[in-house]
Amino acid sequence: MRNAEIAAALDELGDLYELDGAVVYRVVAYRQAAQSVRDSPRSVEQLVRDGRATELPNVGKTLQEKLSVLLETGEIPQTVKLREKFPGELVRFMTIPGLGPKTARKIHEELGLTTLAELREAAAGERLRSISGLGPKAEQNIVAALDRMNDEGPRERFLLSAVLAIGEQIAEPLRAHPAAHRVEIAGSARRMADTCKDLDVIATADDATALTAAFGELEVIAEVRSSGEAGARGVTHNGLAVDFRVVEPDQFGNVLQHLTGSARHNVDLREHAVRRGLHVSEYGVEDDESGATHRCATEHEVYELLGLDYVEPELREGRGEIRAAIEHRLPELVTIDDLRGDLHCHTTLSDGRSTLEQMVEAARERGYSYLAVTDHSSSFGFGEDVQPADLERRIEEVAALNEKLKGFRVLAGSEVNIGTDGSVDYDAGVLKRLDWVVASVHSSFRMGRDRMTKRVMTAMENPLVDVIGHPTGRKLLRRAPYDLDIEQIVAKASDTGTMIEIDGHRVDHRPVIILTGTGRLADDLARQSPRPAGMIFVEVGDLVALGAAASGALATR
DNA sequence: GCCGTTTTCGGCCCGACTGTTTTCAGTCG
Repeated sequence: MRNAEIAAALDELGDLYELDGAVVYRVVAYRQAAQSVRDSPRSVEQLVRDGRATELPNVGKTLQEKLSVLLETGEIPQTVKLREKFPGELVRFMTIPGLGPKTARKIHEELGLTTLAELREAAAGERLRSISGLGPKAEQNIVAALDRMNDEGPRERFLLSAVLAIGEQIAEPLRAHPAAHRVEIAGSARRMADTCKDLDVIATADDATALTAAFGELEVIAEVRSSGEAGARGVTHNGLAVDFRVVEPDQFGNVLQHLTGSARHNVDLREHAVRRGLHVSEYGVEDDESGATHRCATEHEVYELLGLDYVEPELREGRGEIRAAIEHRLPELVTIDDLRGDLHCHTTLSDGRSTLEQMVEAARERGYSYLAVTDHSSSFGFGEDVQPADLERRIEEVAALNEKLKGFRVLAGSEVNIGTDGSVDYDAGVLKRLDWVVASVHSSFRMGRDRMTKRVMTAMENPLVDVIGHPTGRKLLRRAPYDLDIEQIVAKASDTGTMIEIDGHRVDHRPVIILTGTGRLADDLARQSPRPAGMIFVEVGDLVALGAAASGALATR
């Protein structure tokens, strides 16, 4: 069973327990355990079989046993039992905004409803108001929510790149406004989450009303849905909801911390605070002993008051970063300034939009010291294939260009296709003449986990392949990753010295993920042989993997 | 159901909003 399936089983049982009226802490425990499983870079099935699932955060003896039964029999007995008690779509009642477990259960017990269609009918027929606590308004909301769910499907999310671009179109003009002091993006966009459902912007100002009005008049804001003295909620032309708030300067740090989240991070942070006799809210940090509330102008003050190292927003996902902050072992994030070059780009030779010279010029402008040009190969298709003779010419162009360039190196490369049998689509003779070979899967995505894993591993065994391109094939919001065993791929990478690409364009992995200790890009890839030890790029979207990588566990595997 | 520089048992964030109530339970972020 894949981690995602095990996590789904835990989530389902958590939902059922919630309906059954279990104490919320038990329900929360199941959700946290599900998240831990989902986040784990290791095979949870294997951990369970080894009796070591308790090594995962929020998984204890009870869940180790339940998961063990799940793997043996395909079911958790409690789940089967509760499904009978709460049949049909009862669990889905709780997905309707405003409907929680208590109300859903009451509706089931008093009216015997089990499907969403029955629920809608009862609400439209004004039969829900017979239940105490429900009235006309609730009936209206339920009908509206169900109709919306039918029309629109699940809530739309937006790519981080789109949200950040919109964020700048909001923050920049507001920063220039005479009434503004600080304007910052908060929320999931500030955490660099790969997709966001809305955007939070907070500000300090001399005149909150004036700045709020200016927000409503921005070109990107299509409509203001609600507005007050110190903030407004608007929607952009492409449907992104934007919350804008103006706050007091001496609370800016508290509010920025609160709104940046994540929810899980804030819960962990506040639990840590309570253990120290402190209470954290968006308004300040209250001290039990003195009764005083400390207001913080900066986030650094918030974390310092709690005895924590400053946690970068990218790490605030509730994956163990509070503990790491206590123990002074938070990772150091790589920044744009750390990047020395780019090892995957396309030009007009295949499907790129710029010429070789333009790409090199752009790379130099960014302060890079190298660039590998890796156009598609001979079987790419779409009329953009690069036949061996074309590639030969490209190699000569690159050599000529390098003659002229000082302090910069262009690497002649290619992005070759990995065939279903793991072979690549240029002869060894051609590949040998290249400085840099990226091998990627571009076809037959649905061949299944075992065959796909074998296919990619076969390509990794090819000594002429330097790196596997976009190893999961995922396109955020557009295409699910193809099924392959990333753990085996990473282990293979260690054996063969093949690198694994971190693709910030299609985003196989979170873009902000590496830390010191895993080895950075070498200063000069021209001196790439022998490759520096530890220069393995691993899929690390979470602190568990980061921690392991920092201690060398992954780098030496 | 998890977990421990207060605890192996008894805790487990914080505040706002909504709709239904006559003072608050349930839900949400």
